[in-house]
Amino acid sequence: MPQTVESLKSFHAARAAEAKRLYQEARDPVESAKDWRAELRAARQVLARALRASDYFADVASALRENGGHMLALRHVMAPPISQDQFKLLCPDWSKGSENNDKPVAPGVAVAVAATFGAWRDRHLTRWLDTGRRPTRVEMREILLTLAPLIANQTVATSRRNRLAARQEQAVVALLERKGWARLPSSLIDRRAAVPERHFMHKTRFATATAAPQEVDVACGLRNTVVLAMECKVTNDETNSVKRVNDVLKKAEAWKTHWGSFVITAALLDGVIAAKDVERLIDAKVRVFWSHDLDSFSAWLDDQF
DNA sequence: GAGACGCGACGTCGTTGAGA
DNA sequence: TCTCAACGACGTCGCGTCTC
Repeated sequence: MPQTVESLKSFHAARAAEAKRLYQEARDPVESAKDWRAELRAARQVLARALRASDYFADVASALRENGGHMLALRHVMAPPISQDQFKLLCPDWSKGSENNDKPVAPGVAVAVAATFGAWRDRHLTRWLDTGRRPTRVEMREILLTLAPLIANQTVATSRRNRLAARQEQAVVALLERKGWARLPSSLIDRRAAVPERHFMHKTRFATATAAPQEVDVACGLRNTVVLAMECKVTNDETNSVKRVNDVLKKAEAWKTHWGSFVITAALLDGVIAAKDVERLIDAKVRVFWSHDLDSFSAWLDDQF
């Protein structure tokens, strides 16, 4: 690893370029299109199930009493489609847990949700409800073709967020376990020696002096009660790398204030990150590592003992 | 003056820990 | 045990400023 700040910046600029190249190479239009078609199919099924369970939206309360998961479809039938948090503002008794976990909605709440849905549903897309008839084939086709892409767009973005972050963090955990480090259950790190040498915690909380404890992705116990606080960051464009690096700097500052030399903050980076943002990390004395070069992280850890 | 850039504000979703 | 507010992660938008 280079020693001077300038050589370090140059070193990591090359790593950033490599990470960007790998990100671009990994993009595959054929596979992406295949995944998208699968998400669209799944979204159409979500809509179809909600339509059947609710007697084509005529009896939303009954559908929800059976399975709160139908809210995913119902929220997208509203004009405009609405998020879970926004729906809760309209209908405070409803909880998003019932949607996320496919749990039955209590009868009273189901009635309230149905009333909110009735007030906010897209009148054109659900026009059969106004005349008390069943939807025609054309109307069914219209609702599936119109709303499935909206639902699929959300689910694709959500699964991508979770998949990328999980993949990056799991790679670090796997590396540490291969090296014989012992994993500890997550708990608040609020005293020195809370993470013994060659032990680590995944997704745990790390005390700060001023603010509430801040979550750290991986905390590694080094020599002399020093803790390596590793933040894992995936970003897919340079606009966003500004924000992700700001996240790291904010935490690094909070930890440094509280722990001084007993904490080393590190950032494990992946994807598209502007070189200038990597430089900001280096200037703030945050150790920088790369997901495509975990060997460097491994070697750095070995050097600490 | 147009385009690039920087960045704050805000949105969505999943997870978690405190409290009922 | 369950609920839900709080929080973290990531993405997008729009506006002010800068640069050519």
